[in-house]
Amino acid sequence: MLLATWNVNSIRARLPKVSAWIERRRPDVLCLQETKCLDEQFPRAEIEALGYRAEVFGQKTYNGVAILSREPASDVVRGLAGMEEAGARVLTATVGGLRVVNAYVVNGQEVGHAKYELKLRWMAALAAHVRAQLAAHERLAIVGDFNVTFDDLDVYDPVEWREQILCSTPEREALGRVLAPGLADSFRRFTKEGGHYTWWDFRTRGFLGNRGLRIDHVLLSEAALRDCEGVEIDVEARKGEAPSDHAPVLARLR
DNA sequence: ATGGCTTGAGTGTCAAGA
Repeated sequence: MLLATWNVNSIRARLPKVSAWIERRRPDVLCLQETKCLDEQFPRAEIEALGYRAEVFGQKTYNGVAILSREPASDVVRGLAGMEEAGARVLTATVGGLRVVNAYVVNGQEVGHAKYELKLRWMAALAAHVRAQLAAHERLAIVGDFNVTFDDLDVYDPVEWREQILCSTPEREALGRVLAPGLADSFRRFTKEGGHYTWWDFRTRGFLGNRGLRIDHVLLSEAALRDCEGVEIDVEARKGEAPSDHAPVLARLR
């Protein structure tokens, strides 16, 4: 099974890019973040024409998540309990014997901002959701845009980013608590060196100099990790005409 | 130090992203 996650920064603006990428990689499960549309605006027909089902949880203008899959998804749960005011950011479903939590973590804007405090509370709620899912599903994947780096290896310029948003110690500790119940950062099981990122700033043309951050992750339970053969960041998808600012991350499971 | 760029909303210009 090929499991992928991608912050597409608007599914409607990105549909040509996403369609071409699906045809090239043919993932079994593709979790999308920042779809930025109401469920009735989601380009369902185009996705179904590629041979995929779509579970969607969106809202107007902002946020929005979706799980595309070749096999039907079951036991779908929309949202994160108690965090409804933060928008449409979590979609949980079972596909092919794998329980998948697709998450778009609150950005937080700036350390100390009210949205930063919301981010930390929101991540605590995600950690509770993950614990509950793990209690019921041995094969579990938590994927998505976490808007947090694990450590300075995930940062192109750790001095510039020191204790800044996406890199602060409280955010990293909150991410650690999402991992705590026996999950692992699957990418780091296969790639030990730095310089591998999933997001590059449009404004500074960060992709040109690989000035990026690794903030999109595939977290796997022990049972899922045993079946994981490799994890890849597809930087090709960040190139070309009108890309998203994020690249997809793909994990291959037996 | 600030803005750089992109999208959605909606038609002038802001909010939000990370």
